[in-house]
Amino acid sequence: MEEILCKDCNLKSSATKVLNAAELERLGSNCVGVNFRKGDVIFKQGAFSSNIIYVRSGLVKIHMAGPVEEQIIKITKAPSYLGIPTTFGEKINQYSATAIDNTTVCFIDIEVFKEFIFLNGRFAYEIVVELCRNELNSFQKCVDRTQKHIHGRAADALLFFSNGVYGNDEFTLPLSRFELGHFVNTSRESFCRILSDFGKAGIISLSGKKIEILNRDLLETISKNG
Amino acid sequence: MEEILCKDCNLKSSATKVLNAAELERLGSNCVGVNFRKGDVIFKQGAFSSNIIYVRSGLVKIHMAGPVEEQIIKITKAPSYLGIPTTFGEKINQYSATAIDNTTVCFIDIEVFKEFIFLNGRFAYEIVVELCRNELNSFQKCVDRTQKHIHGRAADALLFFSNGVYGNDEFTLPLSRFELGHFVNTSRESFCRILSDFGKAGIISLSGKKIEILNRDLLETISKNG
DNA sequence: AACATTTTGTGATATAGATCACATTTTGTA
DNA sequence: TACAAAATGTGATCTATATCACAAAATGTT
Repeated sequence: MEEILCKDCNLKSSATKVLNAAELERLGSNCVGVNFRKGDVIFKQGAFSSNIIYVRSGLVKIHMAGPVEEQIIKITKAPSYLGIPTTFGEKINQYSATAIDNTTVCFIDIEVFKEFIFLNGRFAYEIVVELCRNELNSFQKCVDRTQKHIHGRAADALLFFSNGVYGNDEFTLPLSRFELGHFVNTSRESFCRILSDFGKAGIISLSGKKIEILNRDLLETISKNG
Repeated sequence: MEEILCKDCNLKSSATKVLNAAELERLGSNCVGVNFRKGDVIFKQGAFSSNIIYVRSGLVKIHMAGPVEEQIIKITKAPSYLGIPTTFGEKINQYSATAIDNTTVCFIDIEVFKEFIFLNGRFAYEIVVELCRNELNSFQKCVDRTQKHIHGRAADALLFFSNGVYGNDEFTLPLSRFELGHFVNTSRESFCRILSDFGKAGIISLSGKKIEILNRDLLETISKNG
């Protein structure tokens, strides 16, 4: 990738926005930018973690081997940090991260990151806020995953891509049906069926991975009650 | 409760252990200790959150209204912080906390807590580490909850109480069958049945809420494969 | 102690969604 | 362009677990 110095980066996280010139300089010399293409593994569960990863642009899935099968825990759009928990909490990655679209990522040396937390309270605060948001989201998501029926969970997923990722009623799904199944805790087959159902009901139109939401109200109702 | 000054508290969190005398003094004057009895609500989902809560001693359940029913997200033993995410991430509690055993709690003014994060890097670091651990645990737990069969989840719960809470093969369940069901995403009836099954198989002996684990190996196998 | 209330155990039944099975379509590649 | 491999759609079963229903036990209350 073309080298961009951290101080000139126009895709700073809310935490790095708070760093002063000297700190940005230090960050710049302990931070490597890398491009990943759709499908590339960014880091792998079980490997040693020695970096904090900042997703500057792109889309990433966080996935984890469960007792039965691989599960997609969440999908994260830039900008966001990855692997803070896995790096601070454990020496070894507790989950994997894979690009599901072209993605630019900065590997930040953990020691420098720690240094900023120790020395720059505003930075530390921003990190704490991000971690808190994540925790709330994961609670919410877990409850939805275990209580909603498939139709509701599938509706959630479609609304997530539409609102949370692409900001559009029309978009191209970044995952296969198989992965989509694992994203909402179902089988590939069931997810296919739901998409058909939604298609037949006129809630979406779909051809291959291209989807358009035609009846958002109904989709939201299904998300709530389903 | 008998007033204990923070500086004399022998149940400090790893974060507060890092505070200096002046900071402990400041904490002491912005921190209220309260006793809760089994069943008492500590804070409620939907209410304003203006305090960080430190559980000095006791046992607490974190629960949340799902789309269908109330769910117990996790059970937390002292020492630990509650409501950091709910306080930093949102103005309003995203979940409830209820004592499930006699519990002592310190309400800490959020502004003072923020101040420590801003001014004491070591404190901030300890908080970040705690939040990271929580996030990893909740990922793991969510995957287990959605992939394991009931028997596995029930085994998990029993092992959690035995290892994680009481440190003993024999203990008294702190929850009703109904609540235990909600802790492992099943119905009361199913949880009852599992307990009977385990009893018949000689894995546990139970009378009322008293449980003894007789065959830990088998229970662990069920936890893994179930 | 006697009664009302809540909690618990367990059989019978219903069902959401998994799994199996196979045809069809799409994608990548020689 | 043609062929192999992968992804997708959909019907037919199968099954884990929820739900219903009711009896028994435990707990709290006057």
